[in-house]
Amino acid sequence: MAVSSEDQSLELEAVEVSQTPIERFEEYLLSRGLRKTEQRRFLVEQVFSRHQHFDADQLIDQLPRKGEDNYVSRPTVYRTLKEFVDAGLLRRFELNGRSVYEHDYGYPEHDHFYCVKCHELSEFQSEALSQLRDEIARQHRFRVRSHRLIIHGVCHACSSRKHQRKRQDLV
Amino acid sequence: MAVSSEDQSLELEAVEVSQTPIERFEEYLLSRGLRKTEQRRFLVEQVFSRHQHFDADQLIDQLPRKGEDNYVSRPTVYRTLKEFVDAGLLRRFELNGRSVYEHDYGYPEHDHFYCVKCHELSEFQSEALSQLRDEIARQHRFRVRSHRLIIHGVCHACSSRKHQRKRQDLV
DNA sequence: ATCGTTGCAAACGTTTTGCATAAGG
DNA sequence: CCTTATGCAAAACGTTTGCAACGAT
Repeated sequence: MAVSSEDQSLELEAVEVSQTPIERFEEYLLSRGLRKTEQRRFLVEQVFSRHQHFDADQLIDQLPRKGEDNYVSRPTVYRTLKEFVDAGLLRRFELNGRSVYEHDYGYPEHDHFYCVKCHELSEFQSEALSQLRDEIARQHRFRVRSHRLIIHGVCHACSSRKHQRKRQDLV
Repeated sequence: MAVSSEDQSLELEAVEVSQTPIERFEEYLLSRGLRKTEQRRFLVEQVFSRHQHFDADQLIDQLPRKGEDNYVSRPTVYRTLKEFVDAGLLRRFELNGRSVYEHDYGYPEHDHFYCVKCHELSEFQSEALSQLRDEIARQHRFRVRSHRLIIHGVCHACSSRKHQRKRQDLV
Protein backbone atom coordinates (compact mmCIF):
# COMPACT_ATOMS: atom_id res chain seq x y z
CA MET A 1 0.00 0.00 0.00
CA ALA A 2 1.32 3.42 -0.91
CA VAL A 3 1.31 6.45 1.32
CA SER A 4 -0.51 9.49 0.21
CA SER A 5 1.22 11.94 -2.08
CA GLU A 6 -0.49 15.07 -0.92
CA ASP A 7 1.82 18.01 -0.48
CA GLN A 8 2.87 18.56 3.09
CA SER A 9 5.14 21.55 2.78
CA LEU A 10 2.85 24.41 3.66
CA GLU A 11 2.75 24.11 7.40
CA LEU A 12 6.41 24.12 8.33
CA GLU A 13 9.00 26.85 7.97
CA ALA A 14 12.13 26.01 6.04
CA VAL A 15 15.40 25.93 7.92
CA GLU A 16 18.08 28.31 6.67
CA VAL A 17 20.61 26.60 4.47
CA SER A 18 23.44 27.98 2.43
CA GLN A 19 23.26 25.51 -0.44
CA THR A 20 20.54 24.06 -2.62
CA PRO A 21 20.04 20.28 -2.35
CA ILE A 22 21.68 19.96 -5.74
CA GLU A 23 24.77 21.83 -4.60
CA ARG A 24 24.95 19.84 -1.43
CA PHE A 25 24.69 16.57 -3.30
CA GLU A 26 27.45 17.61 -5.70
CA GLU A 27 29.66 18.39 -2.76
CA TYR A 28 28.87 14.98 -1.27
CA LEU A 29 29.80 13.26 -4.54
CA LEU A 30 33.01 15.22 -4.79
CA SER A 31 33.99 14.42 -1.20
CA ARG A 32 33.62 10.72 -1.90
CA GLY A 33 35.12 10.62 -5.35
CA LEU A 34 31.77 9.76 -6.89
CA ARG A 35 30.61 10.98 -10.26
CA LYS A 36 28.08 13.53 -11.37
CA THR A 37 25.96 11.48 -13.70
CA GLU A 38 22.90 12.39 -15.70
CA GLN A 39 20.77 10.02 -13.60
CA ARG A 40 21.84 11.47 -10.29
CA ARG A 41 21.36 15.01 -11.52
CA PHE A 42 17.88 14.19 -12.76
CA LEU A 43 16.88 12.36 -9.60
CA VAL A 44 17.87 15.15 -7.19
CA GLU A 45 15.90 17.52 -9.35
CA GLN A 46 12.84 15.26 -9.31
CA VAL A 47 12.98 14.45 -5.63
CA PHE A 48 13.25 18.10 -4.63
CA SER A 49 10.77 19.42 -7.17
CA ARG A 50 7.97 18.92 -4.67
CA HIS A 51 7.90 18.41 -0.98
CA GLN A 52 6.11 15.25 -0.03
CA HIS A 53 6.59 11.86 1.50
CA PHE A 54 7.15 9.19 -1.07
CA ASP A 55 8.27 5.63 -1.48
CA ALA A 56 10.39 4.16 -4.25
CA ASP A 57 7.37 3.16 -6.34
CA GLN A 58 5.80 6.56 -6.16
CA LEU A 59 9.04 8.15 -7.27
CA ILE A 60 9.46 5.71 -10.13
CA ASP A 61 5.88 6.34 -11.25
CA GLN A 62 6.65 10.01 -11.64
CA LEU A 63 9.79 9.32 -13.71
CA PRO A 64 10.01 8.75 -17.48
CA ARG A 65 9.27 5.20 -18.61
CA LYS A 66 11.75 2.90 -20.28
CA GLY A 67 12.56 4.18 -23.76
CA GLU A 68 11.75 7.80 -22.91
CA ASP A 69 14.33 10.50 -22.22
CA ASN A 70 15.84 10.54 -18.75
CA TYR A 71 14.80 6.97 -18.00
CA VAL A 72 16.40 5.71 -14.80
CA SER A 73 16.33 2.03 -13.97
CA ARG A 74 14.81 0.72 -10.76
CA PRO A 75 18.12 -0.44 -9.26
CA THR A 76 19.62 2.98 -9.90
CA VAL A 77 16.69 4.66 -8.20
CA TYR A 78 17.23 2.50 -5.13
CA ARG A 79 20.98 3.06 -5.17
CA THR A 80 20.52 6.79 -5.51
CA LEU A 81 17.93 7.04 -2.75
CA LYS A 82 20.47 5.42 -0.47
CA GLU A 83 23.02 8.05 -1.48
CA PHE A 84 20.55 10.83 -0.78
CA VAL A 85 20.11 9.47 2.72
CA ASP A 86 23.88 9.23 3.17
CA ALA A 87 24.27 12.77 1.90
CA GLY A 88 21.73 14.02 4.42
CA LEU A 89 19.27 15.09 1.76
CA LEU A 90 16.57 12.60 2.66
CA ARG A 91 15.43 10.76 5.72
CA ARG A 92 13.99 7.28 5.52
CA PHE A 93 11.45 5.57 7.69
CA GLU A 94 9.29 2.50 7.47
CA LEU A 95 5.55 2.37 7.24
CA ASN A 96 3.46 -0.69 6.44
CA GLY A 97 6.46 -2.68 5.36
CA ARG A 98 8.00 -0.25 2.90
CA SER A 99 10.52 2.53 3.02
CA VAL A 100 9.18 6.05 2.97
CA TYR A 101 11.39 9.04 2.26
CA GLU A 102 11.04 12.68 3.19
CA HIS A 103 13.12 15.77 2.67
CA ASP A 104 15.69 16.31 5.35
CA TYR A 105 18.09 18.92 4.07
CA GLY A 106 16.80 22.40 4.83
CA TYR A 107 13.73 21.01 6.50
CA PRO A 108 12.98 21.31 10.20
CA GLU A 109 12.68 18.45 12.64
CA HIS A 110 9.12 17.27 12.87
CA ASP A 111 6.95 14.27 13.60
CA HIS A 112 3.97 12.60 12.04
CA PHE A 113 0.36 11.74 12.44
CA TYR A 114 -0.71 8.70 10.49
CA CYS A 115 -4.40 8.38 9.82
CA VAL A 116 -5.46 4.75 9.81
CA LYS A 117 -8.59 5.62 7.79
CA CYS A 118 -7.22 7.62 4.87
CA HIS A 119 -3.56 6.53 5.26
CA GLU A 120 -2.50 10.13 5.14
CA LEU A 121 0.72 11.23 6.83
CA SER A 122 0.73 14.73 8.20
CA GLU A 123 3.42 16.63 9.98
CA PHE A 124 3.64 18.56 13.20
CA GLN A 125 6.37 20.35 15.07
CA SER A 126 6.77 20.47 18.79
CA GLU A 127 9.63 22.10 20.57
CA ALA A 128 8.35 20.70 23.86
CA LEU A 129 8.66 17.22 22.41
CA SER A 130 12.29 17.68 21.43
CA GLN A 131 13.07 18.96 24.89
CA LEU A 132 11.28 16.10 26.57
CA ARG A 133 13.11 13.60 24.37
CA ASP A 134 16.44 15.10 25.34
CA GLU A 135 15.54 15.12 29.00
CA ILE A 136 14.47 11.49 28.95
CA ALA A 137 17.61 10.52 27.08
CA ARG A 138 19.77 12.38 29.57
CA GLN A 139 18.15 10.50 32.42
CA HIS A 140 18.99 7.22 30.69
CA ARG A 141 22.44 8.40 29.63
CA PHE A 142 21.49 7.74 26.04
CA ARG A 143 23.18 9.84 23.37
CA VAL A 144 20.48 10.90 20.94
CA ARG A 145 21.17 10.85 17.25
CA SER A 146 17.59 11.18 16.03
CA HIS A 147 14.13 9.90 16.72
CA ARG A 148 11.05 8.80 14.90
CA LEU A 149 7.60 9.34 16.30
CA ILE A 150 4.45 8.41 14.49
CA ILE A 151 1.12 8.94 16.16
CA HIS A 152 -1.48 6.56 14.77
CA GLY A 153 -5.15 7.38 14.90
CA VAL A 154 -7.87 9.14 12.98
CA CYS A 155 -7.40 12.57 11.49
CA HIS A 156 -9.95 15.31 11.91
CA ALA A 157 -11.24 15.02 8.35
CA CYS A 158 -11.88 11.31 8.73
CA SER A 159 -13.56 11.53 12.10
CA SER A 160 -15.95 14.18 10.78
CA ARG A 161 -16.66 12.08 7.72
CA LYS A 162 -17.27 9.02 9.85
CA HIS A 163 -19.81 10.82 12.02
CA GLN A 164 -21.79 11.86 8.97
CA ARG A 165 -21.92 8.33 7.69
CA LYS A 166 -22.98 7.05 11.07
CA ARG A 167 -25.92 9.41 11.17
CA GLN A 168 -26.99 8.26 7.72
CA ASP A 169 -26.62 4.64 8.76
CA LEU A 170 -29.31 5.18 11.38
CA VAL A 171 -31.91 6.05 8.73
CA MET B 1 19.60 -8.02 10.70
CA ALA B 2 18.02 -9.38 13.84
CA VAL B 3 17.25 -7.37 16.94
CA SER B 4 18.79 -8.35 20.20
CA SER B 5 17.14 -10.98 22.33
CA GLU B 6 18.23 -9.71 25.69
CA ASP B 7 15.52 -9.73 28.31
CA GLN B 8 13.90 -6.35 28.80
CA SER B 9 11.32 -7.13 31.44
CA LEU B 10 13.06 -6.02 34.59
CA GLU B 11 12.60 -2.30 34.39
CA LEU B 12 8.86 -1.94 33.94
CA GLU B 13 6.05 -2.79 36.30
CA ALA B 14 3.42 -5.16 34.98
CA VAL B 15 -0.08 -3.81 34.51
CA GLU B 16 -2.78 -5.61 36.50
CA VAL B 17 -4.63 -8.12 34.43
CA SER B 18 -7.24 -10.66 35.37
CA GLN B 19 -6.25 -13.37 32.90
CA THR B 20 -3.06 -14.99 31.73
CA PRO B 21 -2.16 -14.44 28.08
CA ILE B 22 -3.18 -18.04 27.44
CA GLU B 23 -6.61 -17.49 28.91
CA ARG B 24 -7.06 -14.31 27.03
CA PHE B 25 -6.09 -15.96 23.77
CA GLU B 26 -8.52 -18.80 24.36
CA GLU B 27 -11.26 -16.29 24.95
CA TYR B 28 -10.32 -14.55 21.74
CA LEU B 29 -10.49 -17.83 19.81
CA LEU B 30 -13.84 -18.67 21.32
CA SER B 31 -15.27 -15.24 20.53
CA ARG B 32 -14.37 -15.66 16.88
CA GLY B 33 -15.27 -19.28 16.47
CA LEU B 34 -11.63 -20.23 15.99
CA ARG B 35 -10.11 -23.47 17.25
CA LYS B 36 -7.77 -24.33 20.04
CA THR B 37 -5.03 -26.18 18.22
CA GLU B 38 -1.83 -27.69 19.46
CA GLN B 39 0.22 -25.19 17.42
CA ARG B 40 -1.55 -22.16 18.84
CA ARG B 41 -1.31 -23.47 22.38
CA PHE B 42 2.40 -24.10 21.99
CA LEU B 43 3.10 -20.73 20.40
CA VAL B 44 1.38 -18.65 23.11
CA GLU B 45 3.37 -20.59 25.65
CA GLN B 46 6.65 -19.96 23.80
CA VAL B 47 6.02 -16.32 23.10
CA PHE B 48 5.13 -15.55 26.71
CA SER B 49 7.80 -17.74 28.27
CA ARG B 50 10.21 -14.80 28.23
CA HIS B 51 9.70 -11.13 27.85
CA GLN B 52 11.69 -9.74 24.98
CA HIS B 53 11.42 -8.14 21.59
CA PHE B 54 11.62 -10.62 18.79
CA ASP B 55 11.05 -11.04 15.10
CA ALA B 56 9.59 -14.03 13.29
CA ASP B 57 13.00 -15.56 12.62
CA GLN B 58 14.09 -15.32 16.21
CA LEU B 59 10.90 -16.99 17.33
CA ILE B 60 11.27 -19.76 14.76
CA ASP B 61 14.86 -20.32 15.82
CA GLN B 62 13.73 -21.02 19.35
CA LEU B 63 11.08 -23.53 18.19
CA PRO B 64 11.56 -27.25 17.47
CA ARG B 65 12.89 -28.06 14.00
CA LYS B 66 11.02 -29.99 11.36
CA GLY B 67 10.64 -33.62 12.41
CA GLU B 68 10.82 -32.83 16.12
CA ASP B 69 7.85 -32.69 18.49
CA ASN B 70 5.81 -29.51 18.45
CA TYR B 71 7.16 -28.44 15.08
CA VAL B 72 5.23 -25.46 13.72
CA SER B 73 5.62 -24.43 10.12
CA ARG B 74 6.75 -20.98 9.12
CA PRO B 75 3.41 -19.94 7.57
CA THR B 76 1.62 -20.98 10.74
CA VAL B 77 4.01 -18.92 12.83
CA TYR B 78 3.26 -15.87 10.72
CA ARG B 79 -0.47 -16.53 10.80
CA THR B 80 -0.44 -16.98 14.53
CA LEU B 81 1.62 -13.86 15.20
CA LYS B 82 -1.04 -11.93 13.34
CA GLU B 83 -3.69 -13.47 15.57
CA PHE B 84 -1.72 -12.53 18.67
CA VAL B 85 -1.70 -8.95 17.47
CA ASP B 86 -5.44 -9.09 16.76
CA ALA B 87 -6.05 -10.58 20.17
CA GLY B 88 -4.13 -7.74 21.80
CA LEU B 89 -1.41 -10.03 23.12
CA LEU B 90 1.38 -8.59 21.02
CA ARG B 91 2.23 -5.29 19.42
CA ARG B 92 4.10 -5.10 16.16
CA PHE B 93 6.46 -2.47 14.84
CA GLU B 94 9.02 -2.22 12.09
CA LEU B 95 12.74 -1.88 12.50
CA ASN B 96 15.33 -2.21 9.76
CA GLY B 97 12.83 -3.62 7.34
CA ARG B 98 11.38 -6.40 9.44
CA SER B 99 8.50 -6.79 11.86
CA VAL B 100 9.38 -6.81 15.52
CA TYR B 101 6.96 -8.01 18.17
CA GLU B 102 6.70 -7.20 21.84
CA HIS B 103 4.36 -8.20 24.62
CA ASP B 104 1.34 -5.97 24.87
CA TYR B 105 -1.13 -7.73 27.12
CA GLY B 106 -0.48 -6.91 30.74
CA TYR B 107 2.44 -4.71 29.81
CA PRO B 108 2.49 -0.95 30.26
CA GLU B 109 2.77 1.63 27.51
CA HIS B 110 6.38 2.47 26.85
CA ASP B 111 8.81 3.63 24.19
CA HIS B 112 12.22 2.58 22.94
CA PHE B 113 15.80 3.56 22.63
CA TYR B 114 17.55 1.90 19.73
CA CYS B 115 21.32 1.79 19.93
CA VAL B 116 22.87 2.10 16.50
CA LYS B 117 26.10 0.53 17.77
CA CYS B 118 24.90 -2.66 19.47
CA HIS B 119 21.44 -2.74 17.87
CA GLU B 120 19.90 -3.18 21.27
CA LEU B 121 16.36 -2.03 21.93
CA SER B 122 15.67 -0.82 25.43
CA GLU B 123 12.51 0.47 26.97
CA PHE B 124 11.53 3.53 28.92
CA GLN B 125 8.32 4.89 30.33
CA SER B 126 7.32 8.52 30.47
CA GLU B 127 4.00 9.78 31.70
CA ALA B 128 4.99 13.27 30.56
CA LEU B 129 5.41 11.95 27.05
CA SER B 130 1.93 10.43 26.93
CA GLN B 131 0.47 13.69 28.17
CA LEU B 132 2.38 15.73 25.63
CA ARG B 133 1.30 13.40 22.85
CA ASP B 134 -2.34 13.81 23.84
CA GLU B 135 -2.01 17.55 24.08
CA ILE B 136 -0.41 17.82 20.64
CA ALA B 137 -3.07 15.56 19.17
CA ARG B 138 -5.82 17.63 20.75
CA GLN B 139 -4.38 20.77 19.20
CA HIS B 140 -4.47 19.10 15.80
CA ARG B 141 -7.87 17.50 16.42
CA PHE B 142 -6.31 14.11 15.81
CA ARG B 143 -7.89 11.14 17.59
CA VAL B 144 -5.03 9.08 18.99
CA ARG B 145 -5.17 5.31 18.75
CA SER B 146 -1.53 4.61 19.59
CA HIS B 147 1.93 5.86 18.86
CA ARG B 148 5.38 4.55 18.20
CA LEU B 149 8.48 6.41 19.27
CA ILE B 150 11.96 5.12 18.78
CA ILE B 151 14.90 7.24 19.83
CA HIS B 152 17.99 6.34 17.83
CA GLY B 153 21.44 6.95 19.19
CA VAL B 154 24.15 5.39 21.29
CA CYS B 155 23.41 3.67 24.58
CA HIS B 156 25.45 4.31 27.67
CA ALA B 157 27.27 0.98 27.50
CA CYS B 158 28.38 1.63 23.93
CA SER B 159 29.50 5.18 24.48
CA SER B 160 31.64 4.06 27.44
CA ARG B 161 33.07 1.21 25.40
CA LYS B 162 33.77 3.52 22.52
CA HIS B 163 35.75 5.91 24.69
CA GLN B 164 37.95 3.09 25.93
CA ARG B 165 38.70 1.97 22.42
CA LYS B 166 39.48 5.50 21.40
CA ARG B 167 42.06 5.83 24.14
CA GLN B 168 43.70 2.59 23.09
CA ASP B 169 43.67 3.70 19.47
CA LEU B 170 45.89 6.61 20.38
CA VAL B 171 48.70 4.31 21.56
C1' DA C 1 -20.07 -33.95 9.14
C1' DT C 2 -18.62 -29.59 9.02
C1' DC C 3 -15.57 -26.08 8.58
C1' DG C 4 -11.42 -24.01 10.45
C1' DT C 5 -6.30 -25.23 10.40
C1' DT C 6 -2.12 -26.95 8.92
C1' DG C 7 2.06 -27.80 6.01
C1' DC C 8 3.82 -27.63 1.67
C1' DA C 9 5.19 -25.33 -2.28
C1' DA C 10 4.93 -21.61 -4.71
C1' DA C 11 4.02 -16.79 -5.09
C1' DC C 12 4.42 -12.28 -3.52
C1' DG C 13 6.26 -7.26 -3.21
C1' DT C 14 10.17 -4.77 -2.19
C1' DT C 15 14.88 -4.26 -2.38
C1' DT C 16 19.55 -5.92 -3.57
C1' DT C 17 23.14 -8.11 -6.32
C1' DG C 18 26.44 -9.89 -10.16
C1' DC C 19 27.92 -8.78 -14.18
C1' DA C 20 28.83 -6.89 -18.75
C1' DT C 21 28.61 -2.46 -20.89
C1' DA C 22 28.69 2.55 -20.78
C1' DA C 23 30.44 6.80 -19.49
C1' DG C 24 32.63 10.42 -16.17
C1' DG C 25 37.08 12.10 -14.62
C1' DC D 1 42.58 4.98 -19.65
C1' DC D 2 40.99 3.94 -15.41
C1' DT D 3 37.37 3.41 -12.42
C1' DT D 4 32.77 4.27 -11.14
C1' DA D 5 27.89 3.95 -12.69
C1' DT D 6 24.35 1.93 -15.14
C1' DG D 7 20.85 -1.43 -16.86
C1' DC D 8 19.57 -5.94 -17.11
C1' DA D 9 18.36 -10.14 -15.24
C1' DA D 10 18.20 -12.68 -11.52
C1' DA D 11 18.49 -13.28 -6.69
C1' DA D 12 17.44 -12.25 -2.08
C1' DC D 13 14.59 -11.11 1.61
C1' DG D 14 10.66 -11.35 4.67
C1' DT D 15 6.09 -12.51 4.25
C1' DT D 16 1.72 -14.30 2.22
C1' DT D 17 -1.27 -17.43 -0.37
C1' DG D 18 -3.65 -21.59 -2.78
C1' DC D 19 -4.56 -25.86 -1.94
C1' DA D 20 -5.12 -30.64 -0.40
C1' DA D 21 -4.94 -33.17 3.74
C1' DC D 22 -5.92 -32.91 8.56
C1' DG D 23 -8.25 -32.29 12.86
C1' DA D 24 -11.28 -29.70 16.28
C1' DT D 25 -15.97 -29.10 17.46
